[in-house]
Amino acid sequence: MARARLERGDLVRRLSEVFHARGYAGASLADIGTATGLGKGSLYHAFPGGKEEMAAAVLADLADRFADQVFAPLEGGLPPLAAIEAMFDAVHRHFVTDGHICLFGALSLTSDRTPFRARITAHFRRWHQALVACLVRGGVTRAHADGLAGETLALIEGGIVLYRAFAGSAAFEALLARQRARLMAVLAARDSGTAQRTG
Amino acid sequence: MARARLERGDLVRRLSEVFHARGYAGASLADIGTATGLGKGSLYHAFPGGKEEMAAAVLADLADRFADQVFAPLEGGLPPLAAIEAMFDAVHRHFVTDGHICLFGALSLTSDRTPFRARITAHFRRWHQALVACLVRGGVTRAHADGLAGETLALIEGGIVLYRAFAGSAAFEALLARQRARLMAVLAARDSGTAQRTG
DNA sequence: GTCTATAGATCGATAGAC
DNA sequence: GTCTATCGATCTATAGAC
Repeated sequence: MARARLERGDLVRRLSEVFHARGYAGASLADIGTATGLGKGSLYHAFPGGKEEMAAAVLADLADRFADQVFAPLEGGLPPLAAIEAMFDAVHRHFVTDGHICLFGALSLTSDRTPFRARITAHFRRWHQALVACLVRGGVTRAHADGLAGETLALIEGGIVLYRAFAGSAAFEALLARQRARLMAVLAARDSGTAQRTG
Repeated sequence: MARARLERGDLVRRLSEVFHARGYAGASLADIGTATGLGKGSLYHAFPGGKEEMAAAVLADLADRFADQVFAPLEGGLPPLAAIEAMFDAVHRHFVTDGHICLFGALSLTSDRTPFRARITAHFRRWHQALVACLVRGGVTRAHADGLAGETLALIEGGIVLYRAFAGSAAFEALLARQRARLMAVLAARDSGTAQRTG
């Protein structure tokens, strides 16, 4: 029982890079074969459902990563302030250090009738709800938290658009730092009983 | 000399909708033919360069619209405060009322080696610079204006991602209103000599 | 589990009648 | 300026040898 030359995780990572670079429709099996070093036979052995199953595996992997590193802390694993910091650390690590992109965001903009629509909606909804819940735990009113959470998600997703448009992470990193400080300030203000001023 | 059944402008609009719904790679000439009601012969008569020229026409149309409705006011046609309001009005009209999407943003996320990379970069760079210049004219420091402009662009682009992910414009419109108020407040503060507090 | 060969459909693009 | 017919290439997916 020889070991696969490519671990499943590495394989999914390669797939992620291809779908990122070419888009779902633009990524051909020939492209995928080149990027993974596998022939079509091997690819279909690993993913009998073909390209759609490959993309689904990438999204599932992405969802797992977010569940562990982002949602879990926000949803109760950590005090609000620490959870927010963990979220921004994870986002920075994921998109800048590891060089990933947000395949959910990319698929959201393109492809009206993608088979992944439900997953996309669920991803952002869960992220939004987790962030709102965390801020509310930190003493922010629900309405205010709702606005801040939407703003934070939009800044991150839009930041990735600019990241790629400008071919550099400087603007994206500045946006992350800026929003991180803003949320910290809101939580600190609530903590010390000061009236909220932001938003 | 019979009139074309579809004006060039209407044709480009239809093309825009197809590329929006399917993405560039995902939009086949069969899709485009269905959406426009034209056969391939007619399409190639109008766009000898094929699909790439069709997409280029959509981007050119989009660029023209932005030049008129967004960049011109920001770049000097109006007082800063009025220009910012004009920008948000145009953005709301374009993305909500007219139901367009930001094809620049969609193409930016997907397709690494798209032939449109330079246009995409130029679009966002010009928008960013125009907004910075406008804020500086309003008395904001360049560093502060730079941050605010990046934040504004990211919120708009990310807002469109959420707009589509959530299948509703409510969150997007809230983001627009929120950022509009923030920029207004910054300009008003500069106007009255108050120290800036946002960002 | 990997490969090659290939099926069957669809792709972008062209030619030529009207 | 629109259509139909069709080309060659490429696509996803399968079959079967090793």
